[in-house]
Amino acid sequence: MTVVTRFAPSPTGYLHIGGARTALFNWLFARHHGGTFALRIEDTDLKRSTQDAIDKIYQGLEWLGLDWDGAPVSQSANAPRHVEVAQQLLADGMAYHCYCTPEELAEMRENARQNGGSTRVYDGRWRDRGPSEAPAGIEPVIRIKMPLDGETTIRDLVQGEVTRTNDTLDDFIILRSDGTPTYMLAVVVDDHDMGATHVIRGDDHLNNAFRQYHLYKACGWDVPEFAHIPLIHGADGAKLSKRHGALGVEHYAELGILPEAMRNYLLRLGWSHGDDEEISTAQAIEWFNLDSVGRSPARFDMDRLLNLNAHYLKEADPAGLAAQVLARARESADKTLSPDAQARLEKGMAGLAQRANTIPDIVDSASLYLFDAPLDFTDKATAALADAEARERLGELAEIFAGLGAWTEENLDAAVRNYAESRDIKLGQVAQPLRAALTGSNVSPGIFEVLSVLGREESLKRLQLVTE
RNA sequence: GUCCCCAUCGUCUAGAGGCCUAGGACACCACCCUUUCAAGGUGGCGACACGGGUUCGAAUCCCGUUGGGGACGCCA
Repeated sequence: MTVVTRFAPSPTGYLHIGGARTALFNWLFARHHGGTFALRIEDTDLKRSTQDAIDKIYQGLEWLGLDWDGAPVSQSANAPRHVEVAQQLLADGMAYHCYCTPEELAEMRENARQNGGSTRVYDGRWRDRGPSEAPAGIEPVIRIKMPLDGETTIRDLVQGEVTRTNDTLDDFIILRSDGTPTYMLAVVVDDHDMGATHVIRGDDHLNNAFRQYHLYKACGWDVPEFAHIPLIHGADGAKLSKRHGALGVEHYAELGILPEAMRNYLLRLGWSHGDDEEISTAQAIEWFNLDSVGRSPARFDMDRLLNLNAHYLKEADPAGLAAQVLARARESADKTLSPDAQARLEKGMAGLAQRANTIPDIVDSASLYLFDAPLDFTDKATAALADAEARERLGELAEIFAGLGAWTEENLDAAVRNYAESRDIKLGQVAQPLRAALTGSNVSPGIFEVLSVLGREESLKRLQLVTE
């Protein structure tokens, strides 16, 4: 049997972090089994669905690198099919018309609350009434018949066996009075029609699985495998929501998080493979299974994401990073970039990336490469250059640099060390002023690397500006 | 309120009866390395929610308590 999984977000906002993880797990599971991963947009609530939100989902998935198979399915386009199934269920006696008004329903809800708070709200009052009793002027909904007694057991691939007595299940609506299908009907019909073999989704749908189970049965269809994965919680332990600042994945892209870091982070949230932490996507596809998905919810931890991002930043292609840094710098810079910026960035990227958690971190620290002299100086850099003796040494160093042979890190290193030795001072006493002069800061990559990346001409220019 | 789920360091987790004086990672602290800051290395702090069972033996199995979460729409 070929595995078919699906990710079915409702386009009411952006692709949030929880949805992204659900998508990732579905994608990983499908890829692991050589199956297909489908995308379905649950846009049956036309009032809340927007094209903008749909685009955000595509973009988010693309950014994450989760490619779906085939064209995305628009659930609203399947409405006629959903209606057809509802009518068939009606004809088969598995469903019935219900003429209750919203007021009656509200009353029943109130009643259920009073009398023990039962989960079963609708009392089934139209279940056995004939159409002849239908009140005039009321468009009925169609409700599905749930079993009245016994119990239902779902064999969930993550949660194990979960049993619920059927008296907690009420006859839910599958077709609204305006003739449109409800979510409950639409999911079941679409999943069946798409051939979904595994429904991997958030824990919050576990309760729905019981209702959907009986809908499958009523239709005479095979019930897919279910895997309800725990939700992601905020730092306070409650379901991640907007009030936690739960943001769309594009927000993390904006923050300078790498997609591979996000994938790794999301994967390890609720899934594990022994003590492995840094897991490549190829490795994840090879290892992923539902058995190793935990059953308890995990909290979102930005520190961990940042740490993973730092790791992937070090592994990233320097040229690619340089391009991103350059693009961001062009947007935010108030000065014109050096014509040599890109070349310097590519050469010095390893030194920069090693010190950063995010791409914006690099943009900040890269200003020494991005712009030509004259530099902006931090207070600490200015202080380091306040000493006349230090400036004098820089002047001497400049002369040495001017006469240096090949402009390499090794030669630079040797030259500066020799100089310090000849003056009987510590390397730091000359390296720090040198750093200040070259970078405008007291913090930077290794000073010989900086010298090397900057080149002789620019280095001398910067030294001249502080010594004259 | 009713139903369902969950419960190991602050956080993510390893652990599927003896390998556990509970391991790893993030964060934090210290030290080393060192031209700054990082990175890296070493070490430290730090958890089996509680109570009963079952068993020669329980973090692991069972029951209960407590705590947390989710679901109870003509939303998805």
